[in-house]
Amino acid sequence: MENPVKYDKILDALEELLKSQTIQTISVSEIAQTAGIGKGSIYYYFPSKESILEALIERNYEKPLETAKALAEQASIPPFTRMAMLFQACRNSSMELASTDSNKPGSDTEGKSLIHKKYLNHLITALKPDLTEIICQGIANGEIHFDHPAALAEIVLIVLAVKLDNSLVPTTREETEETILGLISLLEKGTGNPAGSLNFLMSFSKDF
Amino acid sequence: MENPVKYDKILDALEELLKSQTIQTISVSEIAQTAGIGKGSIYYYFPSKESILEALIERNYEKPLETAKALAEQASIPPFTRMAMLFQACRNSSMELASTDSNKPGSDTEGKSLIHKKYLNHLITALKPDLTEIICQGIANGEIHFDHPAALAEIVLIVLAVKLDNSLVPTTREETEETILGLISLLEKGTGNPAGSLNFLMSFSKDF
DNA sequence: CTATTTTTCGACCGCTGGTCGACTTGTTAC
DNA sequence: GTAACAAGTCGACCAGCGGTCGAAAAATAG
Repeated sequence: MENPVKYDKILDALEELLKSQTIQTISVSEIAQTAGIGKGSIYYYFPSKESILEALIERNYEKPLETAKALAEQASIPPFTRMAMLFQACRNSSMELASTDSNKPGSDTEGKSLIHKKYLNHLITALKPDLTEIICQGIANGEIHFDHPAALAEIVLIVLAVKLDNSLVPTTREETEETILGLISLLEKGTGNPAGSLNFLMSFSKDF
Repeated sequence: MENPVKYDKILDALEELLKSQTIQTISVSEIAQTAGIGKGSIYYYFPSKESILEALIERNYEKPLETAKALAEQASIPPFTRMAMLFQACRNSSMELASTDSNKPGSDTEGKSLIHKKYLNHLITALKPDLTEIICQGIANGEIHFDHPAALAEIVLIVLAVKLDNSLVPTTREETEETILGLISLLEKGTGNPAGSLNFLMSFSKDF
């Protein structure tokens, strides 16, 4: 049976608590209390504390990304437009769980590294096939000149994912912008496109 | 005073235990027992369990990287040679602590993500200034044509670090080779170098 | 030697993630 | 109705955790 209402209540509770704490400092009793249920019931729905976190990550990352991918998969739309849609999807789904705002310096060292790793991993593996396909379409159209579409997709995704999640390699907004600018320039020169044609990638770092 | 022998014994003990366990499953008592000292003494040398791990990471990653950097800093050597030396340094210092061999599937989910994150972070921030300087030298020499040396350095380091640490985005050896090949091709076209001139980067994926 | 500081140690503390059996609630059968 | 059984709830309880502490031991000083 497994009442889905309580199941989601537990996830909601953890999500709420994660806004001001790390997974290490949150106890199962605290989750239970916040969810308004007994601690024992937690283990009726989840086998372990970590599994709660994994379910929450699933709920917050997997689903929005899937729907965004569906949008980007419509082959009728031109490649660069689809690419922009895909990137916007990353942007929207990115890191609302693992935001590092207002934490004491050094306090999150271990706390959210699992979330960040899972996110990075998921983002890249989930979007690589789609971006590859988009690039292949661009190659077929003659808009992109490059011999390694899958590699290009992965490179772009890796750099974007790492820079989006700026806890992995923390930098200032200016540095992030400079890196994205460099990536754009590298891509333009590498794929035989005129300078400025890939500027839509810049939309990322705008509100960073 | 802080007897450095005991200090290192503790680090040795943790290093030994990490070969068959994750940081979560290792208890401070276990470290003390393995090191052959009392548990209380641990806290005479380290303020917390996490700080032991950090010191171990420091000992294994920071030092070899520093010496390698010193090598690469000799400005008399031509840029591409220095670049190769720098990359070989990454290769050597990479991931001996966080190797994922022979672990039960799914068992390392949380265990080593902190080590991986710290390594990625450290590798990129430590080497970026050096690689940037090398690229600038290449630009001055006319061997590299690119407008964003720092960005280029960061992009290359991010992609290499993520692919070297293949736990972040696990891929097969073939996929890794393909991605590196694509990066080389992108760099050659992006920096105005003939195809094949950057093949020394390939030495990375050889024994992967 | 004594006096003082540095180092070692394990009992101890609050608390953790997780277990367990008692308990309540819901469902079905008659 | 109610008896029987399953599904769901719960908090006391457990072993073990990271970390503290003061007493003891070892080293150093005068």
